[in-house]
Amino acid sequence: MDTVTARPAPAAGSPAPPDASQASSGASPAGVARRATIRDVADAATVSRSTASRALTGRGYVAPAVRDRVRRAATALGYVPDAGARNLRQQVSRSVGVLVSDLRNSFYAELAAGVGQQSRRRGYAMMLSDDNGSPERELEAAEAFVALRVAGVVLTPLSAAVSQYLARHGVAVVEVDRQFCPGTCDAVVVDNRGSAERLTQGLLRLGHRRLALVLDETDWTTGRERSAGFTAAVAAAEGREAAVVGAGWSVEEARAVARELLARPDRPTAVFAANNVLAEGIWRAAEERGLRIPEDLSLVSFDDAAWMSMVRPGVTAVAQDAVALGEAAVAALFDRVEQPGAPARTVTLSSRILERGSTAPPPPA
Amino acid sequence: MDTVTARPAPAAGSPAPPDASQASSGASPAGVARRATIRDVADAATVSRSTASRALTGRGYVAPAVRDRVRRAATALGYVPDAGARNLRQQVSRSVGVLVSDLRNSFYAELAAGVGQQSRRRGYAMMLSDDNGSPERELEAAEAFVALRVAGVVLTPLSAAVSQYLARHGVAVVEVDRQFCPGTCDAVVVDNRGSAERLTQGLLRLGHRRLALVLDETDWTTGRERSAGFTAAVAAAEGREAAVVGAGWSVEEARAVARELLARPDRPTAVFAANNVLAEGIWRAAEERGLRIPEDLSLVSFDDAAWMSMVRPGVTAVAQDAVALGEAAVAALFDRVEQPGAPARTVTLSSRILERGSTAPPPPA
DNA sequence: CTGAAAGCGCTTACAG
DNA sequence: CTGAAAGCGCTTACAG
Repeated sequence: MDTVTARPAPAAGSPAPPDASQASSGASPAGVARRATIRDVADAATVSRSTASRALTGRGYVAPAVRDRVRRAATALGYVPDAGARNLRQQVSRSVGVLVSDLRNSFYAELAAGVGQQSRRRGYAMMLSDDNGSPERELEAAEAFVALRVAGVVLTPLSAAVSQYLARHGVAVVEVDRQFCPGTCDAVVVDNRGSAERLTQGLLRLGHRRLALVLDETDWTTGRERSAGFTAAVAAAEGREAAVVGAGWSVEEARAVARELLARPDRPTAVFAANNVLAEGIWRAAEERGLRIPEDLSLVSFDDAAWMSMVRPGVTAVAQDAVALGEAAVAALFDRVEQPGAPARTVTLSSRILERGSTAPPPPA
Repeated sequence: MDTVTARPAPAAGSPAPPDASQASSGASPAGVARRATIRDVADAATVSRSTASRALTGRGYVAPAVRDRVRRAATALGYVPDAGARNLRQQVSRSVGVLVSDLRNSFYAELAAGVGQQSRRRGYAMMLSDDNGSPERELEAAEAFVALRVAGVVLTPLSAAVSQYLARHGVAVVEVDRQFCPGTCDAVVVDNRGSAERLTQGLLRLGHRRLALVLDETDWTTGRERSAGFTAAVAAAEGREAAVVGAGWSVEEARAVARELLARPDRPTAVFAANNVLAEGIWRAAEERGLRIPEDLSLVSFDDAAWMSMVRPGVTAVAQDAVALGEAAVAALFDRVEQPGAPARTVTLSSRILERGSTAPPPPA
């Protein structure tokens, strides 16, 4: 008689099997069928909840015949275990958090795609937020991740604050793209300095003497390293002038800055855009002024984008494999979860330079 | 004496405040500090867990002085309530699931960005998956959402199966972009038929007599409606020939199909690409063959992409506001959660045609 | 081989 | 005004 213990009866007497064919009438027929719990499964199979749990998870012994009976009952009821309840009991998590700057930027979207792919492969769900460059939103998202008890977080950080916050709360953290906590957090980055240096050397070899680097920030490792690579390459050559120009975060801001830069009498003959957004702004400004690429102006970009292979000539760029970056970040995250005490690691991915025709010797003076 | 009931002692005697300054030594110093629970907060404030809960949630009465004491204790301990435990108890969910086809496609990435933005505004976290067009992955993701007990799911469906599965499990569903369950599920779409018709009429007015529509599928409302709009416009004119050509899902497949189409002696003088991926393939094939746009070939696209405003001439396109689509889907989702019994609704968003110069009268025969 | 009991971290009527 | 108790849906030693 234990199986008929009193409990609130479902609206229609007994819970309707969710996959019964009459379910086609919409989201909620009169009364909203309660979701099946393990208790419903146990009752249907006339076993205890303990046995039902053992049968369904496969942990602990249960007689084969009983196991089959329980599984059939679960299927018939459309039973899906509550992940939250399971995690609460087991004190483990099966989800990872991802926090990027802007999902509308293809770089971040691809990064998220890579993280999602690898997470799913390992049986983890992905929680995703973007912060639009706002530190407040970034922290809010981090708090949400802590509340959700994610196993770990992959993020493109805006400062050291959020990584530290997460680490303090016992959440594994991997910084991607840029790095604020070297030595403390794991990170996955590309070879910013080396790639920027090689890209710049290409311009120098063509004979450019007035070069400009347009970038959006120098507080992050991305800006600093790309700038360092550019500067080092220029310094190694002789008699070259190099300007480093700060632009904003949007295409329009970059366009305005480039418009001014390209209007100078001693305008640079080669411009290095520190990312795809800046490259777009510069490209548009050049076109607006009627400057031909590459005859009047050489343009290169750190970070590739779809349009760079469609305009004529295409734009020579450092191609970062953002999907691979996301995948590597997940790998690092799980390594960290398995080895919480291991020293922090920085993984550097190589990147390729795609020569496309947007560079040429400088125009005659 | 009640507050000192025996319980497993944390590694270091008393739980270290997570925001103590010595926390800088990394993710896990010797012993891994246990995460603070409401019990820790209650003990620190020498009140019961009930009172601590009331003080922190703001539900139910608690003396002002006590409330402050509890809140200070929570802050000092870096307490973040376990969302899973809270949801389990309250039987509510504070997250929404999003399931799109391919995060690397800017349309879906922007859609997800819109969903994330609106969800966060309402205090909900976003769980995100992509299925890469695979029905198996789509179902797996849906199962994960059910297990996670999300409040609702926004998805770009591959068939009717997953929406029905979710609805059966009591999860609110909103279909976006295309619609498989009209009358049963809510949906947010654009005016595919009308926009396609207007876009086609533009081509007809220029005098084109041989037109082609290149599309990837006709099983979805997107393909069907765009095709219907195209066909209706052509039929309304007189003495026009229209081909409807099926291409694959990738740029390369579209390029191969377009290569063949444009090599025909009676090649179309105007091509309508049913989405941005197809448009890219056609554009590349045209360039490869040395066909000038718009002198030799007029090209229009349903669905805008960044490159379409950068190539010369730009590509005339129907601009869908993917972010707005995602935002509207979240609005519909919450309406559904609040009114489970309301009749299913389809929201149609208007879309604009951006004239950019890729169309002209057909070349002389 | 199986079931009763305890407990994960919360919230919420209810008693005092 | 506050605390003890019950319970959300699970899993897991442990007793039999």
